[in-house]
Amino acid sequence: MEMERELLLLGLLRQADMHGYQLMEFIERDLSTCTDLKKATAYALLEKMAGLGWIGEQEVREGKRPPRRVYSITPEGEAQFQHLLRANLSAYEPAKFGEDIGLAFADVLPPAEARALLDQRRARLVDELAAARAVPEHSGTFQFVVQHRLAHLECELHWLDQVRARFAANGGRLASSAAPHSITN
Amino acid sequence: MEMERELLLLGLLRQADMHGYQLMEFIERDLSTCTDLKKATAYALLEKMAGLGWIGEQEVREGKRPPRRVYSITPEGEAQFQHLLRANLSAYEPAKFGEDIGLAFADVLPPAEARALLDQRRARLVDELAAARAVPEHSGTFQFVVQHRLAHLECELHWLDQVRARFAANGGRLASSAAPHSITN
DNA sequence: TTTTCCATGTAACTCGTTACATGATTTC
DNA sequence: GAAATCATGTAACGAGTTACATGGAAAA
Repeated sequence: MEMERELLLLGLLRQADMHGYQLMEFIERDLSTCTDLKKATAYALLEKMAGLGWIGEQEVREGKRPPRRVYSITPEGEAQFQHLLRANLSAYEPAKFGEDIGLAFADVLPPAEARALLDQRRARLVDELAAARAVPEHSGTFQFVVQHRLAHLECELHWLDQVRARFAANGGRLASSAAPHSITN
Repeated sequence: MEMERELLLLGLLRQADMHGYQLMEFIERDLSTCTDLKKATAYALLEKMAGLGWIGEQEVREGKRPPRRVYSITPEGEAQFQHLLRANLSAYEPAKFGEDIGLAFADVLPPAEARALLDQRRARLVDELAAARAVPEHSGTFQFVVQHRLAHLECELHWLDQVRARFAANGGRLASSAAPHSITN
């Protein structure tokens, strides 16, 4: 994930010189859905990239405040950005769904209970969806981030509803599909 | 992610006593798509869970081989499994897409090049999809893992094609949708 | 005046991976 | 007899997080 983070910071610094706090403000406000970069990590990364010569740092002090370190991208940083961007766009890293592990064992629970638990999962998903829909429009290609999230969450909801239907609340046994063998609980 | 891994190991040990190597064989063969547990991690986790009393270990030696540590779930382990299972089923952790960061900056490239890079991404996605379709059927609720992967990958492909269409190879400029403002490159 | 915000950083820690070590056993 | 496989582990490392420290400025 380190490459993505570097790409992100370089990309933002390409648009405007900024100090760490500014960068993190933007990231936490507008990009919290696609990255979970934390302050400590960002500061460390900026320091490292400055050491590598990808970005230059300039101390700016106003009055007696602690000085702010304003970073600006260098030609080497720009080259690196271009490289990281191409690598990122052409790559595809299949996502892992840790929640599926529970699903694999869901048949040890009474179907009604499994169903109730999945209802809770669904409620959370719906919250996420509502939050995603509430995000204001972004400029240019930034909107892809929001749109992807939306498309994905809608897909997830659809799939989850299919799964929930398999644990039908009536009767209390798994619906068709699975061959009728040894599931009695 | 640690909870998922514990859940996974406990769930498998619930079905049958096994030693570490056996567990990892199954996980790598059948569950590589939804978890990336590695051997060293698994051995450490098993040791830890044995220490907590969730699983019991029994040394089994055949001839002069290095002895195998066969684990079996204990009543405390079973309780823990039930707890982890419920927590897992009711939770929803929204996925993060690191690849979207590149997309957010894709407008710095000539559209034709962006398109070409996304074509590579698409090829990889298609490979994943083919692999997912080739997986043989699983028993019971284990098939959910495969089905989720399939649903997700199909959704991804559809979305990626939408994005690719925005970087139309003809002309060489972004297509409609975004308000016509200041995008000249 | 106390709290919150701005702004940067450090130290300890967790989690997980990589790469290696070991040694017997089966396969080519 | 060399190579792959079975089976377990260790040590070093990497990336990232948490929690904290600092200190002035603005807001309540």
